[in-house]
Amino acid sequence: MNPHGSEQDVECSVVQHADGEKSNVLRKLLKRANSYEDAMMPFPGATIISQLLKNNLTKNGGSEPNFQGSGLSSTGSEIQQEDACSNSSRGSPQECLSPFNRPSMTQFEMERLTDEHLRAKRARVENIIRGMSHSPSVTLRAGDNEREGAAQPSSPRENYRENKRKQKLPQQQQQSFQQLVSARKEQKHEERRQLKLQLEDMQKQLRQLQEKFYQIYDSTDSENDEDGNISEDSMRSDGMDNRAHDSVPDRSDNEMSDLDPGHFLDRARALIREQNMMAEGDKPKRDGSRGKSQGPTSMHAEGKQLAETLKQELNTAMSQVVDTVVKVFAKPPRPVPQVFPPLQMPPDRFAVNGENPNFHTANQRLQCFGDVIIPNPLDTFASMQVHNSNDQTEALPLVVRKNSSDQTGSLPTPGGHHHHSLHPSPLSSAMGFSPPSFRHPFPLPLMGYPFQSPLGGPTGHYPGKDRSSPESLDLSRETTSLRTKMSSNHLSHHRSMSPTHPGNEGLSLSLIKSECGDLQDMSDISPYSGKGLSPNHLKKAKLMFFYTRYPSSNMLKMFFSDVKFNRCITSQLIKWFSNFREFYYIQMEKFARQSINDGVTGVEELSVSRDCELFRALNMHYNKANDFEVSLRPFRLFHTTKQLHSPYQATLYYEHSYALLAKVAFPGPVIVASGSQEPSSHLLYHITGTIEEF
DNA sequence: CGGCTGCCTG
DNA sequence: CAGGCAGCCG
Repeated sequence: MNPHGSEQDVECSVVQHADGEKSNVLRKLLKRANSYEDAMMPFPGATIISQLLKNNLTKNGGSEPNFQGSGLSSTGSEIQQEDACSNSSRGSPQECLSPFNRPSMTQFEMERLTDEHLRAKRARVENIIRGMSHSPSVTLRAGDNEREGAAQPSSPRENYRENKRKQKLPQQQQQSFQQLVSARKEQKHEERRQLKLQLEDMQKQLRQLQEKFYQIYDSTDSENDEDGNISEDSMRSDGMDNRAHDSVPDRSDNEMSDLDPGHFLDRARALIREQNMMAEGDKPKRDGSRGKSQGPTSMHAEGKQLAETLKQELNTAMSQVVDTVVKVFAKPPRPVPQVFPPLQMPPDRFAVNGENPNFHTANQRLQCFGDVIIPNPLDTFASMQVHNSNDQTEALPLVVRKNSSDQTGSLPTPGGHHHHSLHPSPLSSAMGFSPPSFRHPFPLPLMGYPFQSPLGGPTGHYPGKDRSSPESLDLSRETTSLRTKMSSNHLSHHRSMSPTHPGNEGLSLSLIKSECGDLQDMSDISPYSGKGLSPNHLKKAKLMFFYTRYPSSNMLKMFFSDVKFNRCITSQLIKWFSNFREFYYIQMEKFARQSINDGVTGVEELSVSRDCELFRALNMHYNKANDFEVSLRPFRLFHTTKQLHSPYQATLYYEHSYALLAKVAFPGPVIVASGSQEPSSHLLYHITGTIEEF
């Protein structure tokens, strides 16, 4: 097909001004996309809004036979593609193409065919949405009322369902969760404060070192730089450099470094060292150049010595600081792999391809996933994307293929390349964790992060990085990093957990607690091993959900290697994911609707914060016990200029980009719809943070 | 037919 | 979250 043609088409419909016009355009787009959906319908539940809008449109007599093959909104298709592909993760990739293969159907036909279905669906969601009444932003606009009316169920049965749904609307936990949230906020603040102190300490030390350095050189003019800022800035910029280097896939590095915690630590330290060295080294160099004329030779000798000393000092200092920070942050009994350099970077589409030292653990994990997810053939593609990343992306379920051979082949399981690795993996044993437990998670956005410059946040920080990205536009304003607390299993055990989870006791915490305990005690004899699925497995699954919405049974087997799979277990797991999806999509739907009601017209205006319903809901559902800390950072939605030329397009896009949004809310690899129809045009996006392991 | 999904319900 | 059901697909 001709993606370009469609793009243009979309672009044409794009207008950026008058509200009336705006809504019209939006409607058009929506409608078109809608028709599209009707045709593909791969993803039920993705259309409510469009449906409503369509109804509205019809009422206004603004019917528009806008549905022609070439006129297909690339946006819509892409979006759909995302879902289609996701849905077909286990199926044939061709499904992704389906939309383009069926422009022959008339809108009418399609409407007729799916009308009922859609209505039911709509009604359902309507109810759900209606239940959001507590949300201040739910105020429906004039048009909404109309839509509501139009959306009325047409059959008694639907009506019935609707009522049922209505009743079910959960609202209870809202409160307690808020408390939780605030509690956590405080906690977070505390952590940040401490971190900040640590950083300041560090900076002080650095400053001292610098001074020493300068003294030795008797430098007089080197103070021009605000030395105080080095630690942070240099680190950051260094991170960029690293990123840049890493944009080149580094396979060897991706091999997970064998998951040796010690290794991680060492590496992390080494990195920090490097960074600091660079930070310190930079300025001196400049001075050196000045002094060169005076005595280059001696300078070199001295310089080397100095460098050595400096290195050592920095090394120790940094190590200490890092350790301290880590302690403060993770408080795990074994702060092993927790040491990670600034992790604060905006989702880097290339992060996946290139191992980024800065991401370390997180990245390792991701990497892992990336490998798992990206189908072999795509591997190459992925790397290609790096250069050709203009087109993009598509939310791919990690499970691209069912092909077990494929998977096993491309599955560099955390433990290495051995299939059972997952659990018996070195790390796991090293950590003293038993299979079903979350492996200790990852990297903390340690320093750096909390201090992200307010200006522009991550976005503005990496001038260098974006160069690799054809369009730095695919951005996202908020990224999330997630840090798990599971790592503090032991600790929590010994200490009291309460401080960490105030007011959370009632929930699954107890479960987790016991589970953790069990797991700890019987590292090898998981209470559930062999038997059914444990609560931990559930958690694992939930977490996993953020990486793959449609795990294949093979994948499940791999990630739940401690479970003896049988039909029952398998279907149970699958059922879980099904349930997850349901919930998840509903949340996305809500969010989308709410945002639109709030007047959001484009992705730029979208944001997911802790206060936002979406976040709360998701966190509630998938991270009830706050095993993982989800830190929100400014996020950016992914898109490319090709896909989104306007706010409307963006809106449309976003309307369907459930996955996208969720991925934004929660860390994990994200893939966005691609402009091309190539089934292979998928690219993993990394949002930051990840779980150490499942 | 088996496997899986979505949808609805409890 | 699980059970049931229907529909789709290989």
